Amino acid sequence: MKAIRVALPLALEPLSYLPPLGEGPRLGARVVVPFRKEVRVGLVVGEEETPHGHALRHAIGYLDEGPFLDPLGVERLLAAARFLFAPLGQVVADFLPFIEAPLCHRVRLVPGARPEALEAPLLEKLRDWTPAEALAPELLDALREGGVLEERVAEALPRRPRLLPVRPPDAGIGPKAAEALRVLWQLGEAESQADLARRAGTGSGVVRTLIERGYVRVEEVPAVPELPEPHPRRLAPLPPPEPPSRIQGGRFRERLAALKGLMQQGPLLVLFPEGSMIERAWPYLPEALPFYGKLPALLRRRLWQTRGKSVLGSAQALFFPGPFFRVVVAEAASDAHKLASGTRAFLPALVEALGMEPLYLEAAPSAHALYFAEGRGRPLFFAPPRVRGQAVPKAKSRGLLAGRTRALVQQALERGRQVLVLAARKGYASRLHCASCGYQPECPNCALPLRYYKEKRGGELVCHQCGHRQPAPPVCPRCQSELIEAKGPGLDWLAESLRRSFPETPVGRLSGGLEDLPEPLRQGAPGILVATTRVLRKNPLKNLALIALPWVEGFLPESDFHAPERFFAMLWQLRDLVPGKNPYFVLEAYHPDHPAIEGFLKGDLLGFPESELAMRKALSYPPFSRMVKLEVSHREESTAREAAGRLFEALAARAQEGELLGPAPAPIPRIKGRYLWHLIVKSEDPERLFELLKDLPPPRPARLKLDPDPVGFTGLLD
DNA sequence: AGCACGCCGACT
DNA sequence: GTCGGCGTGCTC
Repeated sequence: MKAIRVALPLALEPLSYLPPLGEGPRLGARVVVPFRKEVRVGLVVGEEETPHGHALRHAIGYLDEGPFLDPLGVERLLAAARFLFAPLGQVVADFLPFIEAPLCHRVRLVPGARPEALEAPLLEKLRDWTPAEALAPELLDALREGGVLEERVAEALPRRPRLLPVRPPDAGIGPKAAEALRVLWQLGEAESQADLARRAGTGSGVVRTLIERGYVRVEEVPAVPELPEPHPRRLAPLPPPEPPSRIQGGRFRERLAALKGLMQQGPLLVLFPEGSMIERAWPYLPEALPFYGKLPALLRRRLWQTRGKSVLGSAQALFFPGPFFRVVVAEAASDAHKLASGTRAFLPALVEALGMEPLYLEAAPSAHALYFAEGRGRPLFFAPPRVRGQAVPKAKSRGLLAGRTRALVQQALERGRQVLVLAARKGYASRLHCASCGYQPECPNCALPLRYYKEKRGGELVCHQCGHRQPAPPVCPRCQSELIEAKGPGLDWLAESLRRSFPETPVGRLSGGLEDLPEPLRQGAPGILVATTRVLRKNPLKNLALIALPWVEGFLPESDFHAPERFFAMLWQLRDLVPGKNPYFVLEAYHPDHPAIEGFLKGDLLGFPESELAMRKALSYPPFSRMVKLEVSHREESTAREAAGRLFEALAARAQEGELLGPAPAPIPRIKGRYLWHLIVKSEDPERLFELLKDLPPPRPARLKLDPDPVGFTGLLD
């Protein structure tokens, strides 16, 4: 007898079940299984021979006739779990959360069964098919284990009521009801009582009367969500002479035109870092399907059945059943490709590891694309758009904005144009600092300076890591000095300063979670918008003339070796923010000769990414090697340190020179009350990494977390 | 992951 | 004496 291996969307390896009664294995199908006294939806990822170490339970039923995930998809799922050092279920939870559906689950007793645990009324009821919700889960499970239960499952479709007219108006009803009924006859149907009442301009009581007296019938119909209509925009396809290895440079529309040309040769799977980019691209490519987390899960399951169309998707589309002509990774330098949930991977690296040989589509080349696309065909390279701007050296002692910057802002406003000031931080300031004794308020749970929000209730300190809040002290709590001051200008501080400098001008603010946009700014009137990088997703400025970055280093934290190329890519995306506008840039930096700044201002797209790649080669950083970060954490500092030490010993016994780095306290040594220590395992050969990390002893009592594509770790390397 | 179990310290 | 925090083990 065959058993099936079922991956549930939980951080677990697949579990074994017997196939549903009377069925065989169906690889790739969704299956409903009993799991801890309840039922869950999983994915069949393999089969095996029984007997097994312990008694297996039967799966309850399949949700799909054919495979939900094709055999290639299943194979890639397994490969992904291996690449990510994650349990297979974790990968299912992260990439395929929409396999879980509301269920229509009915049960009845096997004819003739008379289990003693059941009281007479229930026994009687269960002779016929009964909704499973009518029984307590424990009881259901006991009956299931007793072998006296038959079960049927199917995906439940949400239903909505539909109102249909039955009889024409007659003398039996009043004038208002007659009018409402006439409206319904005219419409043919209505969505609900309230809907009909609204359309007929009556109260809903009138409608209820119509139903009660049998003039109107209510029935339930399946409510199927539909894709909203795109508002198509004209875009002439640009057929590339041959499928290129990367499409870079130029304007957003030029890159999309090349994509459209490719789409005419065959369906593409395009993986974007964020939903907002999908929403921006779709109108130009309405022949493709969008597929991302914002769409209802039911709609995603329906779209999943589509074949032969191009897909504009997020990471959730990674396993979309093909075949596709090409797979495309958009904006590989974006940190939004870093998956936030359990698996924590960098999507472009995963796509490469799965052997999908993607085509890269980027405003500015990323080191990653330069490395991986090498030798796969000629790049399609658009001329970079012309860049205007200057770098301004930032003096430590000076104010928030250089005089130069203020003068340029003034000029732009005088010409009736709009200004974007890009803030590196949200809130008022990155920290408070006592000029007298050097004290800085830190989060009590995390080893991090608290962010300062000035506007909130007379000043508030907030931890961006754990959410801790406390009032801001008016004087230094350590030395009582009044010299406690803000450092590291954030969005609110910049806005405050600009409002003082330009009192007549509307100043708006935009960040994740804050949208304060004066109406004139929306209308295109002269004004200033202070924004975080959020503006790349949603830009309200139509009349943009100047982009100022008053603190470039705020975008370049040293612990993150991806930061410079991300910053470089961001500059090019800012350059392309408003179609048809060529804004002037002022870049204020302590190091205005930073190669990313110089390359950008010279209009050189390739030089900086190439130098980044050379630097990574010299340091043997990714993509020239693979690194896995091991994070050991515990509430007690010494316990965490000792556990990290033991883990190091265990690894050192296997590792060779240069393969193991650490242990070192994490760049943020304490988060949410837990002390964190990092180790890095590094190798040019992914198989070697797998060997090193196989069957690691758990560092009890500390917790271990693996990050398959670490970003911040420099502290370990010096 | 989520849940039960068992251990130890803190209090009505 | 019991409540509840946390560490540990298990899920077919």
